[in-house]
Amino acid sequence: MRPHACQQKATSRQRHQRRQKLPRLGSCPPQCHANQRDQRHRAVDQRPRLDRRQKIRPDPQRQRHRHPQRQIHPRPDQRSAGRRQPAEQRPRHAGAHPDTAFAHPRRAHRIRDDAVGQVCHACFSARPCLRITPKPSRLMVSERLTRPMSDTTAQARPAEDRPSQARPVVTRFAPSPTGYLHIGGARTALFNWIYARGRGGKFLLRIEDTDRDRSTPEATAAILKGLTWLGLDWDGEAVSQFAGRDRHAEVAREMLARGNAYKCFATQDDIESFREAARAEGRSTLYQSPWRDVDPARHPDAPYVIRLKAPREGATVIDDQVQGEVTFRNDQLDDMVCLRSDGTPTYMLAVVVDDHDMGVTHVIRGDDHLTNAARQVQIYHAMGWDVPVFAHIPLIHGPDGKKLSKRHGAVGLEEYQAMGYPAAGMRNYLTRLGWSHGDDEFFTDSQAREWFDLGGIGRAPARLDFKKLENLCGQHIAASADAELLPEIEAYLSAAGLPALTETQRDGLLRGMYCLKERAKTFTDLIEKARFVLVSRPLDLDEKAEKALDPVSRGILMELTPQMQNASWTRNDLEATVAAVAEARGMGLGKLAGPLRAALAGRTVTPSVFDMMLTLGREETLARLVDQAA
RNA sequence: GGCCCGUUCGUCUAUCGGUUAGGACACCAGGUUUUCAACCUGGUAAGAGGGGUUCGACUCCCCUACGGGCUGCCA
Repeated sequence: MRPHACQQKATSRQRHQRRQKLPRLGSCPPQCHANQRDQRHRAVDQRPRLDRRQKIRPDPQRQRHRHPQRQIHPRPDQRSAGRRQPAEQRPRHAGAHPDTAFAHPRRAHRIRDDAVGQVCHACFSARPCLRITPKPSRLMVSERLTRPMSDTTAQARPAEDRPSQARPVVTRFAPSPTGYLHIGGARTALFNWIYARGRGGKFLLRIEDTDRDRSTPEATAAILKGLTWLGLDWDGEAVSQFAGRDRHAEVAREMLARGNAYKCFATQDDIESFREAARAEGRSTLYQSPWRDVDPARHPDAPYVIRLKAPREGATVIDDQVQGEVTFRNDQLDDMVCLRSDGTPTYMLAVVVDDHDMGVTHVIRGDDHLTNAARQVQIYHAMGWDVPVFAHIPLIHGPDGKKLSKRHGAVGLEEYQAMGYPAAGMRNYLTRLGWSHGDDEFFTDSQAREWFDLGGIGRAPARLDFKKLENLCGQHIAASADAELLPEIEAYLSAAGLPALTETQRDGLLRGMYCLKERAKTFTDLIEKARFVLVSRPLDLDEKAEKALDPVSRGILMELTPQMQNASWTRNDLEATVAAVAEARGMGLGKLAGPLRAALAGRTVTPSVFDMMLTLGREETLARLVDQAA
């Protein structure tokens, strides 16, 4: 029996080998960490995984070196604990007494059972801290926190948390058509799409075009085109938010009628001077309208906006699937404008009304909306509507870690198509960016649908890494069926403004696809490598090819040509024929491959010479050889 | 300024109170070879800083630093 990990002092090399080869033993001392970990790993089942190498070249020899842990790694959904648990499974505050009216904003402190009645060691602080003790009657709450849980302390309890209300999932993507489709926006759309599709739900598209000055039909078209390219299909028609403006106004009036909103006659100047004064005095600049409690009988006949009468006491809590429980004190949230003085709705009102009317159950969007979510929840409450499940995902940053902007080059989605990235690779990369499922890196759409969950989304912004994108795209191209690749390549050519394929070129490309796809990371790459089959005689030779075809080489080609004529056009036979000529000349295959490459492609960097011969066919190959033979 | 969010190899991330902190991309070295790739083998490389709680902290708490968001009759 081989010694287990814990019985050796390991070098990093040994560590690696052990991971690869050593069987896991149950005979180690109980305190052996490696053993404990293995027990955990062994407890979970093994799932089939898509392995590129395995798929393309089934070679049992290679399988021997697979990492044992990779195959039995616990899936996130099988983990027993962790911050990644969805809120509905997460114990809100383990051990908390039901009578407890106070909760720590984010997490409960863990305190030993024998610490009952003592000051919290963890935080003695000004923060609300819920003591976790086995004796709830002796719960201690810091004096400063003795703030009654008022009725206005609203909590955004996701509808999904209530088991009785399990509804089919409805997600939406709501871009504003003021420019191209941003790569970050594309990822948001993708998350919504996968989530809905993975749960048999609906994915809706709503164009947020209430800003009439900045919205353009061109931008809308670009967004639809981009989503279509990425393969994100939406249910029903894309709806225009602007079209629903009457309904939005109606809701604003209803809030007015319910006493949850009020008319504010303050002018821009009033607001500005309020803010200036607040700044000067060091007070909060959140606007506090003097019209909040004015009797309607005393309202002037002047333009007004409708503001939400937001609660001023208590707090609003967002139970976010990504960010956790986030608490905003209501005195930090102002009475936002819902209906502008020209009668048009603001974004804040329109999203809520639309999401409600469209039956959206899960709002997955950028975390720049996290604070907005608190304001929006207040509208949901004002109207007595169910609050959707929120998931605020971090934004994507450029390779330098800064916010994405034009200077990062490709920012619009359409640029990625023109650069030759396949949509499947793009989906894979974007899904994996900021979301994880154990160690899985390469996966198919159906795996993504099966695995994707909100709890697997990270909270830190991720950077774009083009190398990894390329790598993943290369794997997807290699794994695709030849026939599926062709239309994608043609779409790429058109997007990149390159000439379309002729019938002959299309046939040739398809014949050579088997070898081209394995070496290309992008379609740009693939087309470049396919050059030999796309061009027709007479070939133009580049400088290096010209050099490779010196008189001696041309002589060899002359000798080779008749031999080739007799070869049966199979790889084995071709190899044998060329090897025989090389041997007769006392040279290696390498020496002969150079001139052959130059003659067949006019370049010195190409696929394998035999692959080229097979792709070109006997007639074309011989013609090209004759062209260059001395 | 106020409020909110974040910080593990260069990058994406795993682990989520006990691991020798794992994987992938990138990088370096070696191998294979018919050029370029691909492929194979090996390697370098990480818990922002400081306190606290704990037998034990990357993991829980606090502070600081840095980054980001919101603070509009923009979305």
